[in-house]
Amino acid sequence: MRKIKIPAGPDFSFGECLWYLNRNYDDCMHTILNDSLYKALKIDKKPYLIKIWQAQDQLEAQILIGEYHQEAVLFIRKYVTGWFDIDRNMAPFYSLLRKDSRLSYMADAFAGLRIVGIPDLFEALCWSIIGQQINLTFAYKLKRRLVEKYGTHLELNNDVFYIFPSCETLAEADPADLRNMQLSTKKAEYIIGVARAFVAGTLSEEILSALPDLSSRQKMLMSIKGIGIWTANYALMKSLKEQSGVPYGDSGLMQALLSHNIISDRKNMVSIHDFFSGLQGWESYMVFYLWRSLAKK
DNA sequence: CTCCAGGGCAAAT
DNA sequence: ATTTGCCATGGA
Repeated sequence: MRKIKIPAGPDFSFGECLWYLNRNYDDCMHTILNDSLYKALKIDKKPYLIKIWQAQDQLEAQILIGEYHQEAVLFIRKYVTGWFDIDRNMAPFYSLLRKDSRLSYMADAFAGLRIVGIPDLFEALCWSIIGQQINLTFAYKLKRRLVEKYGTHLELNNDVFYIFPSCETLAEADPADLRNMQLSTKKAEYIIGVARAFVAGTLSEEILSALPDLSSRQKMLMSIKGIGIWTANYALMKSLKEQSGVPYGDSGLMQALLSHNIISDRKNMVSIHDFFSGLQGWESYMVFYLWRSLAKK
């Protein structure tokens, strides 16, 4: 089986990214075994299973299930590069971190960590809705139930690799079934509503990325029930690699800002804005690194 | 037991 | 125009 080479520049650590993916939650959307990452996904509507690992200064990938051809190779290279934001030049960010004594440790402790994305916009939106206002352990449990019932999967050597449900499937889902999975009535409505917007073609990655700026993208997303400013920014950061969206009000972010002595009061928006105004273009990275700092060891 | 988690909506001030 | 109540559940 041929290997697919994925070049990675300086300040990239696959290990840090894997650590993040594997931190302490049960995420059914990927599998990590022996420092290799396994991911099931669709390429041109056909299911693929790929394996990704680090080989010296680059990544390598292999198609374990699915037909090897040039289009698939290009897709995978682009997919992985986007997933781990590999092409980002991190030097300016580390230079910003090092200017702040409260944050400089991150440039070493988390060196090479990139924003680990959720490449598919629909999945990113569903996940951010699921994650609203509940603990992450429970959120991952809900996602697993949703994916096991409505998603598809591949099997290899007794392992199961899930693919997130399509918008078509979730658009037709019975709200009562989602409720039985212990999603709240509202979250069930929101997810089905988002799925229907995708099916209807009123929302898509193409439509969103064609908009001129962040605020117009936020507005378009927030016109959908269940998507507020937090969800919009989170999904834009994870799927479209938006660099300046700060999920204001995020409880984890607030906790990290407090513990780093950057703010002294959760509702003091002025001090939060002041902090991020010195990080223009790197707001999303700052948020991601602050989230990273919350994880234990 | 209470409080609050990587929020948002609708009703009530 | 802001504030409050509510949702669902599990862990602290």
